[in-house]
Amino acid sequence: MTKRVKEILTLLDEEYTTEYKCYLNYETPWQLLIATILSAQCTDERVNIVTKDLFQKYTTLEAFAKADLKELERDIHSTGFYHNKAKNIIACTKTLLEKYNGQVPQSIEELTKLAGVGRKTANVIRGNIFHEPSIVVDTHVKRISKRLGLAKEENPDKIEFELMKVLPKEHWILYNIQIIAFGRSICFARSPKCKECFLKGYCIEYKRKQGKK
DNA sequence: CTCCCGATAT
DNA sequence: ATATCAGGAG
Repeated sequence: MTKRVKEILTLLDEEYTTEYKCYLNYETPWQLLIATILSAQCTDERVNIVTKDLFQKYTTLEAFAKADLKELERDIHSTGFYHNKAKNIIACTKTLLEKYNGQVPQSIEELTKLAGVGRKTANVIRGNIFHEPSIVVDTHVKRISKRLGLAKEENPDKIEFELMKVLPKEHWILYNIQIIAFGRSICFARSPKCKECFLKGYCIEYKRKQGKK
């Protein structure tokens, strides 16, 4: 690990001292899987509002697998993209029951074969359920990793591999949590609060903007 | 590269 | 009324 990366990680650790915790509420592995499918293009807060009722109504994997499509669409409506998500949840839970004995698989390959599960969702499962070092590249991680010069690619899958090369494994899971906190409070997509940013000294974007003045 | 979509802030 | 939020599939 380079000195630069080490300093960035140290500053993140100092700023975000809280225990590692997933922002999505869940009790079982399959609940996290469904919550994460719902979280596509939707805030975690919104997903938690929906899953609070959803997991009380559908208490088992079987209940989701044989859910009525239209009814499930209504139940998850406020998370957006509800046609796709409802269809995916039913297909996904059916696969879980038919092929995996009701268990959530562990490998990226198997996870990403599930309906509605891409690399981001698969890595959320691997990190939280199986405690496998994995880097979740969501919109915050993508934007901020680029600004910090830790990644250059556009494709999230490629960024994941760039980050795997540059970040030590012990930080992989935590990195996503810290970056999300950072992205939601300081490093916004449009108008980041650079003046009060504790990482501006490491920011490519900030230097570029300074150079223009 | 396009389509899928609602909620909240401004 | 419009901008912003924030992944996966075909």
